Amino acid sequence: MESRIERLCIERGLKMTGQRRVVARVLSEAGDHPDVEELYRRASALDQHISIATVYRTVRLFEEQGILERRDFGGGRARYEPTEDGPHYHLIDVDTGRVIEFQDAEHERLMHAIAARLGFEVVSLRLELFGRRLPRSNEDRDARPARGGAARSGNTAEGASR
Amino acid sequence: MESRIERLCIERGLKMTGQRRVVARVLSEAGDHPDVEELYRRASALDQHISIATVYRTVRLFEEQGILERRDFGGGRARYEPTEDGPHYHLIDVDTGRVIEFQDAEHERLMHAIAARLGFEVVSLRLELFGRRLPRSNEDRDARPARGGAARSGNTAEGASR
DNA sequence: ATATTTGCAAAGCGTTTGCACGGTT
DNA sequence: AACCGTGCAAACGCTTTGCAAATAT
Repeated sequence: MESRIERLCIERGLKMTGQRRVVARVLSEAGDHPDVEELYRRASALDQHISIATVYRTVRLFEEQGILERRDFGGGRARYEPTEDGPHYHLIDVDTGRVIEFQDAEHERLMHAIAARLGFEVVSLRLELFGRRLPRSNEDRDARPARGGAARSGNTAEGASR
Repeated sequence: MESRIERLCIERGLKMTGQRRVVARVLSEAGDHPDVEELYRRASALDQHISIATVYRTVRLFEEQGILERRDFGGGRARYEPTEDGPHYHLIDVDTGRVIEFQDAEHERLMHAIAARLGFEVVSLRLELFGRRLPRSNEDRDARPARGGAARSGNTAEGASR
């Protein structure tokens, strides 16, 4: 069965080898932000005939095609996630390494305002919050995205950055 | 004559070798965000008796002492700047590689609000704006920090990140 | 059939480190 | 004098690459 990313590859006319199919599937099914080593591990579980060099090459190809986005959360290894619709940012739990995605309209606005007052237009930006879980108060018992933004969480393979 | 950073080293009781003195001076005089190779180049100009390994070690030591801050603007090399009073961020001109520093009180507030609504407190954060110079309009002829924040600019040694 | 992709191992890059020597306190 | 910092070169971790064999179109 065709994974979402495999479909994107075909649309773009990429040659679909067994290895690419497997990497595409692993990425399609990943809810987190795996690094190359982790992708290699997951891909190997589905198909022994993959070398880590191919994972590197595939990941680079997919990034050039706009299928994947490379993230650098510090710690020396690049991490990847399928390209999403709109811009979103990451909050990294410094204790667990868990990555929570969020977006915020006000932040978008503010970034453009700041750039504008310096005489620039925003080409791209990088925002990462490193935070520590707050003891939740009594009247804030439910997990729910509060007004003003949305959040989605996903686990990461490993701990926080250096 | 004692550089600002050399004074900080002495305050902290660091052993002041010739090499550290030179690196301290180079850093004190740097208005930009040099990487290790660039620091090594500038230090070597003042004193041949420096190896790049020592620059690496010194820069790490200074960072541990809170004298220096390591930045990662992408591109694989770490870059350094003397620790400043308050938090500030960077806008990188994608065409020239110039780095402009800025701060913004509203942004601080917003970051804490976003973290709070996700149930976190901010430990640290990373914000970088990549932008392109806007053609300046007629009625905006002077360079001046606009209301709401301050900016200071400094050149970098090299171009923008990948 | 032909151009691309793969695996392997070697190389590359920024950074760190073991060791013997040299300098600072 | 004791210790710590240094230079050199080797090692490191992640990533890329040259080459010959394998594969997709």
